[in-house]
Amino acid sequence: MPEGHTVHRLARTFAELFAGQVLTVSSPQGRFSAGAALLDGSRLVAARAWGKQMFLGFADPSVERAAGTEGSRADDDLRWLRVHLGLYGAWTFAGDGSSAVVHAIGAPRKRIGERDSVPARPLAALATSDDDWEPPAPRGAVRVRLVGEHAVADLTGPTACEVVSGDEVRAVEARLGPDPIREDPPPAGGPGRFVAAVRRSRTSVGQLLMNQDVVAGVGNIYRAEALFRAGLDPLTPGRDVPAETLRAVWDDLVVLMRDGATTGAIVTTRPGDREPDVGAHPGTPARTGPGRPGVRQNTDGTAGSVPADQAFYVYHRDGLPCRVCGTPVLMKDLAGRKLYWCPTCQR
DNA sequence: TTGGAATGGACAA
DNA sequence: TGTCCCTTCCAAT
Repeated sequence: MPEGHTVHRLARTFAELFAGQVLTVSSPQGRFSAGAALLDGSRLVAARAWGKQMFLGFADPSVERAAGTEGSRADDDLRWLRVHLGLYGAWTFAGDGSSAVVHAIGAPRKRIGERDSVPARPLAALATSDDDWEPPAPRGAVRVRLVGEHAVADLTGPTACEVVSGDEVRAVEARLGPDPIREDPPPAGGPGRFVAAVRRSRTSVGQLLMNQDVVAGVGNIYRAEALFRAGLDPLTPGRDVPAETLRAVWDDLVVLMRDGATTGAIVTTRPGDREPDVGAHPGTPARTGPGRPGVRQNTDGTAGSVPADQAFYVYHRDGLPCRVCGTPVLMKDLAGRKLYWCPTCQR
């Protein structure tokens, strides 16, 4: 999936495209018809993320009339759409060209009509003016479609998609560990909670980093890359990792993940550790040859200039030489997910 | 045409 | 720990 940086980026995109607008909500696929009916015709007033969970807050029209004012809405006055993309969920956006909408955010695959270079104003050519813009027909199994004044958002393949109350939103958030991207760490303290949670467990630190109750938003790429950058053996029991090392991992995650949320792509390699001219000369094979397809990144096509095959130290690089020491990168299954690490740099 | 694989997690045992 | 679910894409038939 879409790790936490993607979900935060999504929440920002929803705020930019739809905040304050009355939305038409439907379920072209039909599996979310009841939930869509609850939200249809209400106003989007909040969009936020915690880890990999996204919450869109809708003002109930009747409550809105009773309250009378635009401001001072408590979470409990809203109906919330909770979405978790899971492994292959994705949002696809299209607009009338009045804003440079992000084309697709979610699972790392090509989306409807996506090209290698995404036009700055997707689908603008389809509209002759803002007034007669019509959303394109949904493609594929679209669970939810949100239509606003100038844009449409389609959701496919989510693990979770449901309408919940403010109470339920708080319950989900309370269960999650601290999120390195959030500027408002929970009262218990972000880094402190993370360090304590790891150090009271015998489970391997590699497994703990993927536990959303320990730290929210980290997925398989950030797990592998953060451990490499810390020089930490993923199989070390949590309780054996020095607190200062964990604090450094946290600080690194803050930088990496906030950068990812801004650019839309995960890049963890330092410039000096990349190969400057791979593929630049005819006959020079790219690192991602036949049988090793390139890792597609979540991106709107404009983020960063680092090629996908230069973005990581160890993720998806098993068998290739470590960028730092040349030792072949290892891979093994750990609790059902693939773990990548360099046995020389990480010990 | 088919069948793994994919940046995830809920649930049962 | 294992099984199942959600959907799409691309390499291998």
